[in-house]
Formats: sequence, structure tokens, C-alpha cells
Amino acid sequence: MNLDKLLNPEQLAAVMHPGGPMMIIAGAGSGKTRVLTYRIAKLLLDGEDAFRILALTFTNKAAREMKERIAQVVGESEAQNIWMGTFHSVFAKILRREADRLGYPSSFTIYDQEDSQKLIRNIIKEMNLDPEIYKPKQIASRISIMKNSLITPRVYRKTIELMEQDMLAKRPEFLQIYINYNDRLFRASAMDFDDLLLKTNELLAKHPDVLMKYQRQFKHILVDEYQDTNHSQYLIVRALGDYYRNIAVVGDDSQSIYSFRGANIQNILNFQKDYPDAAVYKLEQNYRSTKNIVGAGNSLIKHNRIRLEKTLWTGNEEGEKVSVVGAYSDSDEARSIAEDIAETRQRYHLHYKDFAILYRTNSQSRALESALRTYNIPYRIYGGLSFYQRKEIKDVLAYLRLIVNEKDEEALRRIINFPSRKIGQVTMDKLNVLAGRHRLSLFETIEKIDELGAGILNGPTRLRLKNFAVKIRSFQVLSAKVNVYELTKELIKSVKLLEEYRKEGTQEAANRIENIEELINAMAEFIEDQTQLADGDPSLTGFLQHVALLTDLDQDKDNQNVVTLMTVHMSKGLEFPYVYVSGLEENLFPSALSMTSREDLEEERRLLYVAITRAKKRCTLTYARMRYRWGSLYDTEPSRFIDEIDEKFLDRKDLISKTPDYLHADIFDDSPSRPASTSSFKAKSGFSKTIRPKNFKPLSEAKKSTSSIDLKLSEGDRVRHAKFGKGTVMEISGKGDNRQAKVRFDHTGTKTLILRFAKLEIIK
DNA sequence: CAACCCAAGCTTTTT
DNA sequence: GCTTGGGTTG
Repeated sequence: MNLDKLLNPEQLAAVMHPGGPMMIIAGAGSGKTRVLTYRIAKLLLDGEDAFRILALTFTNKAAREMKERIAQVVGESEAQNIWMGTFHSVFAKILRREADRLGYPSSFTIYDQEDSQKLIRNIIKEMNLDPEIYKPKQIASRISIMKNSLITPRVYRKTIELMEQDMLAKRPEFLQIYINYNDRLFRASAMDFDDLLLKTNELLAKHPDVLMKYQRQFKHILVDEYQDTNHSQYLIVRALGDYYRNIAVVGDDSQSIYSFRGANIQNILNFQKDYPDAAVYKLEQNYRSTKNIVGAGNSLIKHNRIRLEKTLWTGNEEGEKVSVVGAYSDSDEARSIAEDIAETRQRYHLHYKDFAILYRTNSQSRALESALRTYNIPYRIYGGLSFYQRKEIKDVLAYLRLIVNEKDEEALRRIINFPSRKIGQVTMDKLNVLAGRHRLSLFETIEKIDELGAGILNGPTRLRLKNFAVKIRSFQVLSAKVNVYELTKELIKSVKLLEEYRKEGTQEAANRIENIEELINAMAEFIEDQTQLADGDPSLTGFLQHVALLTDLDQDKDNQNVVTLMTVHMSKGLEFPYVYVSGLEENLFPSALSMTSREDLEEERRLLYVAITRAKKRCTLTYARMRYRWGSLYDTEPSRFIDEIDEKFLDRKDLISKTPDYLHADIFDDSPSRPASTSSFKAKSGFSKTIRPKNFKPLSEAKKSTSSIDLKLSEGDRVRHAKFGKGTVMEISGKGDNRQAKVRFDHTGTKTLILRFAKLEIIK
């Protein structure tokens, strides 16, 4: 490995860092991932054990990609042993292993935010509090903030300011809700997202032997995107790194954009105070973007007060100036972006995947989507409602969750009456009261309903409840014998889930059926993947955990040739040759909710900085003078941020063509619908209104997985696999469903594949 | 208990 | 403009 050729002096210094705490301040596009990759590779080549390296990333995708890149240097088998993943997934794994220390079963459920909010709503209702004052969403968010700051109910009670805040907000019962919520989570053997970090802290604090074990195991700890860690994560890193002190953090304070999730920019700003002996490496050369793009970004971020001093520069070409485009309306803005993509692509012979459209809020995607459809431009929207958050998917998963953990209250509520078992609201309310009175889970209450609720619920109702419990129990038995894939197929057949949708007969129901089929495919794929891994876990619990911590980005069916649409937040860490940042308007970008404090406004500015620096060749900033919000039209002002960027990097196309207000075309339009803008759009606007797709379906558009079970394979055949590439069949074994093929792949080593799941095709 | 209808809230960002 | 929860009716 000739590092001198691959890295610049600063990067090299960081990679070769001898040991002890270090911080890498890595500007946008400065080769941060490169440095992390080679740093880890270097440790391995120096003889460090992969199992003793802990690398924490921001997304699962980032972890996967880094593993692949490390594998190219040191080989796949070593790379796979590194402890690499998001904070949430790594510590979920550790928590399962040590669950009994905290009184949890290792099969505990992870509640997503929908589950948490529903539970909080129920608690508020049960406490007879006014949901107008105790808004479930606000309460949920406050609890989340508390958990991320390690303010447990016990600490909360002692903190006078917090109690005073509640009195002022006329919410004296907040603490009690918080206590009840935790209690219910525990009784349901469930943890919410924040618990995965909080309970890790609890585990390490209460059990010195556990702390010592992991301190000794993780000789090297590397944290990516350190600027976006919260207090809870910060404490975990401090604790685990306290023995070897080989802590390497990488980040860019200018790209800290997750404070709403509890991220604390002070973690990176104060790193040198925490570790006075820390070495600091600054990567300031940008390899990604043109001079104009880097210059525009720099001139914008200079307006922030809170930041570490550094100047990003680039040796790249001058490039085009950052253009600013003003449009009449949101649909006009979308149209002009679509048009520009179509034109640019043709002129320079580019691919659709060279383009990305970024926005501040997910709701902006609608107008963009319809414009792209009008121009027949293929696209993919990331974020919004992800596949695994769909109702029909969550329903199936709820059955599985209940099978794994029958105490899972939210899962039970979801499916006890779907498909209908004639168990309605009234029954559930009574059940709830009984469960609370006896401090039992809903499921336990159901199983003991004859002794507990004979006088409260009538015979037939009790029978229906018991039948449900028996059914779940029978699936628990089955789940010990077959894998997730088989189990789910059996389950769906048994509860007649698809029939329910077939009865409806609508297009929407048909989509749902399709999505459920995709879920089953995803299970087959999961089992296949996990059986390849040394530490893979193809169990039902493993699948549920995998699914709970997935991100929309993780489902990337890579390299589809389509335009990318996503929020600026999601775009962090990505890059595209051509980038459009849309909706640069006051109250949208910066968001109206962020204009009350300097801190919040600075975060919005960093957000735009992130957006601009995603672009490699050209960046376009757009805004509209009118925009639909909540179904009605509002006038808007261009964002203050545009004026903060140094003129010399800008090409302001917007100032010339400003249309006087009295020329708005929509005043001539008698229909109460949308503002008309240009003729080309007007002609097609009906289309965008009627045929907008309900929801984008990422997985169902991906190619269907087909089983290789019927493939006539023999030894010596050449085959192709979707993930592993081309290879030669070495050996065939097993019968029926268990037929397996040992394949030596040209580039990825030898694997044994279960033919029922593997997607193989024979090539000549 | 289920089907239907209406109002409210939503749109700041996500593991 | 859409989704969700809650209320009313059969």
C-alpha cells in the first residue's frame, strides 16, 4: 500500500497518527471517508484485530460502503469482523447481548416513533389529561430531548428549572407522563430509539464489569460525523474510550445539522478541552467541487459566528458560477428545474443520475414530482414515508413482533382487530383497565381473561380474545421451527391478510398486496445475506432489528439511472455533478421556526452550506414568489441567504425577469385551482393533478427476486449473482428446499448459497 | 361493533 | 391538499 501516492500530506498525517486521541476536522469534499478507510486499513495491516475496532457512522449505508472499501485493501473476511455501524445498531446489538443486566429479555422490541407517539397518546388519555394542553407530539419530543441529555425522571425531579418550565407551560403532569411512559415501555419489553443510547449508558454505568469488558475489547474507536452526536452518544464514546484512549473523531462543525435530534455541536468544539493531548488534523482541500461552488459555500458560512476557523480551498477548475433562478410559483420553479435537467442532460450527454434536486421540507417534493413526470424524467424520491413505515408492512411486522415478544403492546393494538375479529374499541378499553389494574401486559390479561374479566366482558367476547392469543401462541411454536420467510408466508395465509385487501378491489389495495409480496422477497434476501456473514443473524429477532433500524437511504437499489430528490438533511455525505437547491425563500429556507434564535438560524445556514457543497460541477439555487402551503397560496420572499453569498460567485438570472405583481396570470383564471404560469405548463397542469402517484414504491419497482430452486445447475457451470458477480459452481448438495450450491466467485470469494433464496442465473 | 363522515393538524429536518 | 383520529349512526 503506497499511501504517499494516495493521500495528501494532511490526510497522510491523520492516517499515520501514532495513537491517543485525535480529531480530524474535515471540510466538505476533503476526502474524509478516504482518510477513515485508510486509517482503519492501516490499523489492520499493522496487525490489529478487526474485532477490536469500533467504527461508528451516521448511516448504515456509510458503514457498508466503508467496509467494502476496507475490504478492497485488507480482504473481505477481515473487514467483516470490524464493529462498524450506526450508534443505534451497534448498541442495540450490545444491549441484546447484555439485556438481562437491565432486566430486559434479549428479544426486546424497538419502538419506532409512531409506536412511541401512540403510546404517549394513550397514556395521556388514560390519565384524563387534556390533549390540547398535553399535545402528544410535543410531549414525545420533550421526552426524547430529556433522554438524549440523560435526564431521567429522577434527575428531572431534582432540576428546579425543568419543573418550573412545566408549571409555566401549565403541564404539571409532564413528569408523571414521562414516568408512566418509561414504565409501559419496560412492561412491554420495548425500547424506543433514544433508549438504545440511554440504556447503553445505564448498562455501562451500573455494571463496571461490562464497561471494563467493552473498554478492553475496543482498542480503537472511530466516530464519523462527530458534529452530529448528542450528549448520550458523547458519553458512550467517552466511557468506552477511557481505557485505551485511542479515540478518533472526524467531523465538520460547519455541517452540524441535527440539533433537533439532540445533536450537540459543542461535542466537536470542545473535543480539545476533553482531551488536551489530542492531535488535530485539518483537511481543507476540497476535491469535489469547482472554485465557484467552494467560494459560494465559504462566503455563505462566513456569516456564522459559532465555528472552528478553517478555509476550504480547491485546486479544481473555476467552473460555472452558481446560478440563482427566480420563478413565479412553486410549480413554475419545478417546471424550470425539470426543463433545465432535460436540456443539460441532452447538451452534455449526461445521465439522469448525475442530477439531484434538494429541498428543505419533504412536502416540496410534490410539485417537483409532477413537473418531472410531465417531462418524462425518471426520478426517485428518498425519505418521506419509507417502505417499512407503510401501514400494510407495519401490520405484518406487528404480527411478527408479537410472536417474538407477546408483551409488545403497540404491536398487539395494531393487529388484534385486523383483519377483523370483532374486537373493538369498547373491548380494548376494558382490557386496558384490567391490564393496568393487575399490572399485566395486554396479552397476559387476555390469557387470564376468564378469571380477571368474567364480570366485565361477556362470554363470546372473551372467547374471541382467547382465540387470538391461541393463534399467536401457535405461531410462536412454529417460529422455533421455520425461518422468517416461511413463518410469514404461513402467517399471511392463516390470518387471511391478503384476502382482506383483495375484497377491497381498489388500486390502492392492489399496491398493498404488492408491497407485502415485496416484504416477503426482502425476507428471503435477508436470510441469504445473513447466512453469508460470519456473525450473521438470520433469526426472526434479527430480521426485526434489521428492519427497525433501516434508513431510507439503506434501501438504495444503487445505480439506478434516475434523478435524485431528497431533503438537504438526507443528502449529507453524498455528492452529485449537478445540484438544484429549491425553495430558497424566507420562512422555508431558513424555516420560519428557526428564526427566533441565532443558534437555529446558524444551523439553517449550515444546512444550505451542506446543500451547496454537494455539487461537483454546477449548483443552481431556485426560489418561487408564490407557494402552496396547506392547500392555499402564499406570497413568498427570496431567502436572505442568497444575498449573503458573495456576488462574484453568482449568476443572478432572477433579477432581470421579475414580473410585476399586476401581471400575475392567475388573476385571469376563474377556476379556484392553481396559478397558471407558462403556457407549456398550463397545457399540462391537468395531468399533474389527476395522475399523481399515491406514493412512490421503491421496492416494488426493483426487480423481483426469483428463486433459483428450479435451476438445472451442475458443477462447473458459470453463474451470475446479483450481489457477488460472476462465479463457478463448485459443488451442489442438499435436497428439495435445502438444495445448496457452493460457488467460487471471481472477485468475492467462495460462498454457499441456498438455492431457494439465491438469485442466480446461468451464463455461458 | 363497523361503516361512514368530519375536523384537526400538518410541513423542519431523522436514528 | 392529505392523513388520522374521533364522533355519530346503523
